Amino acid sequence: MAVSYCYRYPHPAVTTDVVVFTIRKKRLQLLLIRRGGQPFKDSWALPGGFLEIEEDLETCAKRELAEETGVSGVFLEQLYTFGTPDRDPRERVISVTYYALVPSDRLRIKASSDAAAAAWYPLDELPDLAFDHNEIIALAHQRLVAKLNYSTIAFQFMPETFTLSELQGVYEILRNESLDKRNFRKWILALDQIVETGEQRRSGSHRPARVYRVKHPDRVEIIR
Amino acid sequence: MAVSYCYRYPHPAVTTDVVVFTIRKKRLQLLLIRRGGQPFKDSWALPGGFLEIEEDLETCAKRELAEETGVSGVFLEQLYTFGTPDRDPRERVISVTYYALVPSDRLRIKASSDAAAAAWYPLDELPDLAFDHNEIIALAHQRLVAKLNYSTIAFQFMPETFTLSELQGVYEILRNESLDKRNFRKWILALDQIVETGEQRRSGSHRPARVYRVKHPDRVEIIR
DNA sequence: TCTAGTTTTTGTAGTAGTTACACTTAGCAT
DNA sequence: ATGCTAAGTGTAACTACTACAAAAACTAGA
Repeated sequence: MAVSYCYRYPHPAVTTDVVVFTIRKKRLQLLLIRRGGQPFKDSWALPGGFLEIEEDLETCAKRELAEETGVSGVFLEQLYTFGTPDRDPRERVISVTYYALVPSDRLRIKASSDAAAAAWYPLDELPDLAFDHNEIIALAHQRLVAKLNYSTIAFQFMPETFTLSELQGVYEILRNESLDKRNFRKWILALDQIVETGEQRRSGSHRPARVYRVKHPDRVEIIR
Repeated sequence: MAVSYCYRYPHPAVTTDVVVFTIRKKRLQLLLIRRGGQPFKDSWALPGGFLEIEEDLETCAKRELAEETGVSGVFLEQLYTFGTPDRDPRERVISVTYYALVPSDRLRIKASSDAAAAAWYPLDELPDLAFDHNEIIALAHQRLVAKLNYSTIAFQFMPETFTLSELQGVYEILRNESLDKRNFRKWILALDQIVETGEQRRSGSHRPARVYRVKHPDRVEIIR
């Protein structure tokens, strides 16, 4: 395995890194791994890793995510490509970054081979991360918040069925402000992107809530 | 110069490609070069080229653009990173793409060393391009049109001073529809992003027009 | 100098969309 | 039955956007 690959001109390495958001305990949280090797050994970092030579970029992102954290089958979108010359001390590394949204009910992490550990961290309690990963997260968060206003991206956080109050709660956490219940319902129903299942959900000593589901759970629609 | 650069694992090559838009002869046009070498020799393609090993991504995009077309000092923004395994027949190539907007008065092209020729093509009369460049352009155009609605990106097409009719013309070309003059003026002035210079422009046997300039020509503001 | 032709400049009324705001209903627990 | 809790619902004010036409300023030519 001491083969080496040679080129006429120097080539950078290419990696993918993924910012995985979820909503957990009423907070926006994201998935970090503890690095098992150098550099930044034992630091927290985004899941990600080197691109294989015949592998598509998005495939790489999904593979690394699954390998390091056990998370799969999520909404994934390319974010930005970071390539400052000194962002990795080993060699020149170009990182193509993605962000992903995971429904709150499907976040079984299994820490795995490549990473010493994987854990959820609230966005506002992040540790110092390896490389430029804090910067990557800042950009991902900015993009997520921007997309709230003109797409159905928030639905990606929802389980298969949910109540309007639960959905409103998600928007309130993401927007970090409380919303008027009547106006929220008028707005969200007018989008014509969710439908009643006909079922009800009882959860305490009060009136049961109607249950809804997303019409097209697999795609993010552009609204307005 | 038969040095070779060797790595323990295979590395892809990294390039940047730039989609340069301008408005010329009342049409949205973009800058293409004719390839001087293989593959796709003599095909038209986007300006761009290989990343140098200690060079920032955006620097690379600007350098290649200047070298191949003589265009410099323009608004440049990262678009997307393309990396399908077989997009280049020579080797695995990851292309970090940018798009740029050039004011209509500053589009002196000088074809140069690296490219056999450079020329403006109307967006709706593009030839078949090398690699996946038609796809890159489609995405860039989509992004440009989307940004019209929530940013001042269109100002990047304007010369230092201009009249409201000229500005409206640019929006009409980009949006491909005619706009109401009174509504356009109300809207554009309410943005508070352009100011009168106090001068007038006479250009024919009719009432002279007031001249305006952009308040912050160097940045693209997010509006609404 | 008067007239015709051309482009710039300006306002208002109607419509649609967004915001602010409070009480009734249904179920559970005592 | 009563009290507690969260779910569910309508209206009025305001704001933003759309549709639409006439007067003003200048030039060229009669």
